Amino acid sequence: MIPFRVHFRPGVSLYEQIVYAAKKAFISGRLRPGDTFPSVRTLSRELKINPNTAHKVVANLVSANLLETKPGVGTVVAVLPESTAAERTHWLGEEIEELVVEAKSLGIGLDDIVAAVSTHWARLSGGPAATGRGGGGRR
Amino acid sequence: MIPFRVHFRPGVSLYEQIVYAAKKAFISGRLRPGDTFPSVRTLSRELKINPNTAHKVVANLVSANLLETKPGVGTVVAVLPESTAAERTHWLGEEIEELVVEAKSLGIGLDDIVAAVSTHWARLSGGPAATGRGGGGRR
Amino acid sequence: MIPFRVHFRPGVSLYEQIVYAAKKAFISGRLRPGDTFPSVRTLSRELKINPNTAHKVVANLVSANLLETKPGVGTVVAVLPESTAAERTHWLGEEIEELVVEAKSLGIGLDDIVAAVSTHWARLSGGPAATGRGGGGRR
Amino acid sequence: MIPFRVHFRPGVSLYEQIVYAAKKAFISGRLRPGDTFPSVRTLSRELKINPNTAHKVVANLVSANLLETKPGVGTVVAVLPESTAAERTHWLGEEIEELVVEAKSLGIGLDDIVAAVSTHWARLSGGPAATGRGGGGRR
DNA sequence: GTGGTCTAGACCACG
DNA sequence: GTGGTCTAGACCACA
Repeated sequence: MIPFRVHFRPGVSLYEQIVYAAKKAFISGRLRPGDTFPSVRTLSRELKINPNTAHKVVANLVSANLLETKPGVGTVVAVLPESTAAERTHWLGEEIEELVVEAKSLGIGLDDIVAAVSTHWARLSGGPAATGRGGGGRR
Repeated sequence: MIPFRVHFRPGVSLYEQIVYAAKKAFISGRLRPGDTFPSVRTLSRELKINPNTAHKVVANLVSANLLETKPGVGTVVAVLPESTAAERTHWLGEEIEELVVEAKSLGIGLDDIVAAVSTHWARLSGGPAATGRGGGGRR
Repeated sequence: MIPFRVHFRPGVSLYEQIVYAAKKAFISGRLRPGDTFPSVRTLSRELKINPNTAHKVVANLVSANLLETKPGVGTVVAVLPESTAAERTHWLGEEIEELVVEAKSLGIGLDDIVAAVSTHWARLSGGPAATGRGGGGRR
Repeated sequence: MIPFRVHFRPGVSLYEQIVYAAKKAFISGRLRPGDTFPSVRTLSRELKINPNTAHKVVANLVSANLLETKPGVGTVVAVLPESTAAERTHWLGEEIEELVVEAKSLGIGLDDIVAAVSTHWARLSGGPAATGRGGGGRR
């Protein structure tokens, strides 16, 4: 069985949506380091997509260092890499500016954003337990 | 002269990047309600882009209610719409979940995000003008 | 015309060999930042490979930050990223240990390696000019 | 007990990694000429790998002239072959060009490479034993 | 014209 | 069984 569900939306590429769903499964703790990830053929069968598309999903997650492939065996969930402060800052600079621009152009306030981020953060941590405070200690 | 500059990035469509640059000009106060927006021809010439692309930019901003077309006159900057609570909630749900998912999968903490959002928010409010709501609050 | 040549060897994947040939063209100065890279279709036609394979080559070089794609236009050669000392050290640790292990198991001496590295370095710098000393100043 | 340890990495075939670990044991002097090498069955059991894979490892090392099979006795470590100038030249031409190409495409300097090679060379010569040639000279 | 995605099916190495 | 590569051909968005 596939450890995550995908609600396909039109306009976004198939493989991106599946990658996204898998990432959600990772961070919510439904897929933990060491767990085996569904094989390309299984993904293909269960999600009713072409094997190549399924392969693209796996390749994508592997190159994002979220999966490790063991030749002839399969793929397993990798441990989260220790991100450096520099990497975090770089990524945050990229992505968050866009968020803020979009929000401001829609008349949304800072408070709304912060509240929403916190809410989603808690929700995606897989219930009451997990990284409640935010994992900011990861330095 | 074009009231904004575009730093072209790879991997994103041209018109999206220009739309994005225009939005930044709006929220930073460089383009105020009532100002005239460059015509399709001007955009095309100044940014050295295909007229079709320029047209797409304007059409996009109009449909986002950031520009108004005044027949026989041109397009002018519209007043920023007061977003309803429903709209805010909807948009925040869409966009921010993605942000949080990506951040968590990269090992970035809640604190880092909130700090970065606040920083960019302040920076993008450059001029005295800005958006209707927000900008105060937390941190 | 393709700005590099590929001598196909059996046992190594097609796309890897082409990627490798392209990298050689980059570092030898035959392809300089800003130059347009052959389109997927051109590569496919000239090298007599499937368009998908050609696409894989381009995608690979893009994700290695050696090419930039301009939607609807094509791909151009990107500027070499400023590598940090940490990145260099990491990569050197990975790759060079393997080199040394293999060399020692074959009874090859340190002197031979250093000499060979220097020779190839000079040769790949595209003649007498270019990064003769080694570019070690890039810090 | 197995005279070497394997840190499995993703993306490389199992047997290649084990062969590599064995080579490191040879050159570091942990396995000296005449020592008995673990049997296929032992390798299979201790490393929890498929017997076929273990067999492939031994066959690989034998064909590289690093092991000798003594019928009825087992496999023992062979003396390191004195490499001929021709062999050295050939191998250096193959392997080092790749190294240099990758390094240059990453913006790594000649100095960095030479320094790293020397460091690893010294580290891998851990024991008093080592290879026949080299190890002295430059830097 | 360009690159990007998806499907379909074949072959190979690995375990 | 697993993942990886290659071919073949179709459709789309972008400029």
